[in-house]
Amino acid sequence: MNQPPIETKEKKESLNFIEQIIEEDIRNDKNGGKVLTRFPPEPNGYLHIGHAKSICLNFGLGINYNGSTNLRFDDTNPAKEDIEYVDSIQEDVKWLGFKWNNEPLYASDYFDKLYDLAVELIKKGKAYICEQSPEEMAAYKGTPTQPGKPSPWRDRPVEESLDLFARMKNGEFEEGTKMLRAKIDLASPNMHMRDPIMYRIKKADHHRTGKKWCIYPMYDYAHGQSDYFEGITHSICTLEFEVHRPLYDWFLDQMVEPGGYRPRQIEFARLNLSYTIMSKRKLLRLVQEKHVSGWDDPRMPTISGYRRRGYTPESIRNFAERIGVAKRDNLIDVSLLEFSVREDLNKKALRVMGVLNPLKVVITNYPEGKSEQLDAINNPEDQSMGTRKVSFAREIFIEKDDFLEEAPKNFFRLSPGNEVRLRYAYFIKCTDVVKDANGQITELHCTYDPATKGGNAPDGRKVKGTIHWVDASNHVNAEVRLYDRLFNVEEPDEAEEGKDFLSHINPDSLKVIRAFVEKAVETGKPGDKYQFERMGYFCIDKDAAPNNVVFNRTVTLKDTWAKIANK
RNA sequence: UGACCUGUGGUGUAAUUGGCAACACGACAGAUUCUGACUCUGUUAUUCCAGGUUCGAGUCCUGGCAGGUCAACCA
Repeated sequence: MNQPPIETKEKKESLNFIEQIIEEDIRNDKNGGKVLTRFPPEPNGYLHIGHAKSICLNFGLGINYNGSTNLRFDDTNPAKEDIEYVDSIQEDVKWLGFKWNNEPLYASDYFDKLYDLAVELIKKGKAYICEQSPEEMAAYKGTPTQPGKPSPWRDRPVEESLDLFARMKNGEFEEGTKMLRAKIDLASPNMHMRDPIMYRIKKADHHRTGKKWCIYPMYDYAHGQSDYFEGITHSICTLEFEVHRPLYDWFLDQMVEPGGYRPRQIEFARLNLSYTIMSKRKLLRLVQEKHVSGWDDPRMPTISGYRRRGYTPESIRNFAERIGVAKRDNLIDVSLLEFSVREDLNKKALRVMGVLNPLKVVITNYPEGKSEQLDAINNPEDQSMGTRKVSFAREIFIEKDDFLEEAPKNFFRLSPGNEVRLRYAYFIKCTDVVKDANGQITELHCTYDPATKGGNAPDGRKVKGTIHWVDASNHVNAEVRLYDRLFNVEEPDEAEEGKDFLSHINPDSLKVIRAFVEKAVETGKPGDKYQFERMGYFCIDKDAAPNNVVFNRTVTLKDTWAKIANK
């Protein structure tokens, strides 16, 4: 319906299994050929990249099949849920570029309907009030290989259940003393069919309904019926709900008329990303135990974390498109995500020069006191982004790694006697290496060729290397936060006996440095994205202050030299 | 030892539904380059196993094997 235009890759020729199902449903005119999906987060944490996959899937289907998508908060457990999460989830979905139908919906909007429906089920003898303790119930439920036994309350009179259910609602009983159970099949090989709980007593304030309720519906009951109330056609969830599907269908069977409208649950494999964790519970621990600065710490796999890190919505959408959708367990290499950001930022980010690890260079034959404004291209991938001026003078800084006193033959950068180009400036040659008492290089003396202004030699001679630099007395001194992966193993969840995922935290995942960046960034605002040429993509963090620019490194550039040097 | 699901290059996803196993990422080699980036070219490597049906099987059948999920008053 009111979907915004989405930039994605060209229409692909092959369909994933969900699209195949949907196209077949449309061909069969199921549900009138309509497509209505939903994204149903529980507001008990921030959304992560795994949710992004689901969001792109659900909203993408809505868009591609001329349908639409509801945002529905699955808020049936007031003990864990919070308004902070409701807000962050909406912000994240919007940021990704998707628009849901009308206002956000809430399972709690249906509490009355759900209650009435439960009463009907009791009247039909399909549900009963059970008074077993959690331990008793577990014991009676059996195991996957052994059938369960009926609860002593299973065949209590309908009137009694009705009365008890009403009194539960009125708050007459304590938590854990009574529950409403569906009467299905204690012998089912599927544990979820062994008289699952529909309602439990919970005397907690709900973020929307306040103190109105002290009984709350369970997921299996609330979710499918909410789908039904909303007219959802395809209810897409992750694989672990596959065994819940018979129950989803059972509840539906109690209310739909044969041949009429009916939603359908389809399961796909959740995203697993190498070197990261995706469990909300564990992410919450990282936040609570302060291993990270918050849900939006740029090292977090949360959508807000990636946003702060400098990822773009397009890059995440393209990533979601690339990883595809299927039913087998997967472990996606983070390098694919990184490829997706680089690809997008390459087209969009303003180029700028920034020196992260400075080494002073004095150009001895350049006039003292002189300075020039040289032309630099803002983005070679997009000429429309124009040019800017960069300040040049006798003293500059270059990257420490760009000089080697004893250089191997395949080292194209600065070394004694080897001429290199200062990007957009001049060719220089190193004449002297100045060292301190410890033998550490403190500065370089170079000469420049005035004829090579702008970066080209009139005599046509070539240099192999081009390095970046900044004017020593005319630059921005910025804080730069260098991020690395949060965990140092591919699957942090796979911890050995007695340890947990925290034992795999990378102690060097954040390094804060001061760097010298050309003046052009001075006017940047939080969220602005740059490529520090030859170094990586950086964006201005929200912590930036007028006199203190703060950058987050989004991702490094691909570094072929580092690979060669390591050999 | 139950039920359900899943097995295709290093990773992920395809294969016109029984007809030459392809695309992306990675890796490797080269070209290009005022970013050792980007771009371009090339190379590498794949149908879990064993039978069967068929002119022909990744696809169908049988039997194995491997992995995942399920026994919260969580979602």
